[in-house]
Amino acid sequence: MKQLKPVAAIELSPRKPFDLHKTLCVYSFHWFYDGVRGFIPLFNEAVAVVEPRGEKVAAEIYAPKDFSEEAVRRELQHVLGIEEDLSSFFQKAEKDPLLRGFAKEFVGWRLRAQPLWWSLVIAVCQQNASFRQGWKMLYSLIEKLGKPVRVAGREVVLPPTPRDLLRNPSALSNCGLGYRAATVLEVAKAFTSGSIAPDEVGELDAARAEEKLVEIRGVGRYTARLSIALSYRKYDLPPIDRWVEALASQAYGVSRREVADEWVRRWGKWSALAVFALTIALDAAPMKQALQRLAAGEVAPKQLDKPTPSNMWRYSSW
DNA sequence: TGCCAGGCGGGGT
DNA sequence: ACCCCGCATGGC
Repeated sequence: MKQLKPVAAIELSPRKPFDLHKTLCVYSFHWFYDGVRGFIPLFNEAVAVVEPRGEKVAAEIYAPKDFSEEAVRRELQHVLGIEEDLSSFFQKAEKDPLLRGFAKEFVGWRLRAQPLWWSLVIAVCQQNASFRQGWKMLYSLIEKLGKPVRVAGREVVLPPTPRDLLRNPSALSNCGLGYRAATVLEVAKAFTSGSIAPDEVGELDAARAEEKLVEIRGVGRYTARLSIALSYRKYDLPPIDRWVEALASQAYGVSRREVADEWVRRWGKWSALAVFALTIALDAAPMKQALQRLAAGEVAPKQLDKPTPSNMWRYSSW
């Protein structure tokens, strides 16, 4: 297993309030968070090991090759949303029937951003599948096709790249993706052929980025929008699926067809972030349970003895 | 055991 | 602009 060497130590000063634990624990596998330190894959097979240092975040950078401290700092700031100001989002959330529980418990949380390629894979794995099933696919993808490296005495797995998957498409079909495997390969091809360039997509506004991404066969509006939020921290366009549609319809008292408009009316530039937060608030429970919890007013994350968005980092098998 | 699940595309009307 | 269906896989 390749061992990465420490090449730099940097310190980040987040906009307050900031809670590194909450930021790292959400939707993390055990390879990437141990309860104290976060292990964050970065560009060019670098890894940042981050931990709290008072009000700041200390980061040790590990890298196998050429490396620019300034570029790594920028990337890490983006990944952790170090300068993002969520105060107006939380103000809205406090008064919202879906997110008031989240607002109370997740002060200081930021979404952890992902590279566009991996965001798309994540989103594709949520298509027409339960949370549990989708994340099992991803777990399997990383476990079987990721590249393990040794960082700070610990094994971290770098998620597979488009080339990794194209090199061995049959391995992909053993990861339980079903027909989604074909879409993942389409995405991989779009990246290796250059028809999707992450930096260029990042220059576009959310609507134009969506138009670009839905050119990929198997990528629709839900997948595109979720990816744009995860990769670029652009939250204008909500990835509304059947689950959100049902919950919002009940909570806001509008018909299902009106949900998308109503969601944007209420959440504005925070629309996608609110969708993401809702999955945390209701522990990504399957539709029927989620609706029951909403009806009972149980809209804060619970301690459950099965994987949820906020505790899945504790699980080393699925 | 069948169903069905945080979509999607392709076919209808 | 709608509506409806099939689709791989795994969980209940």
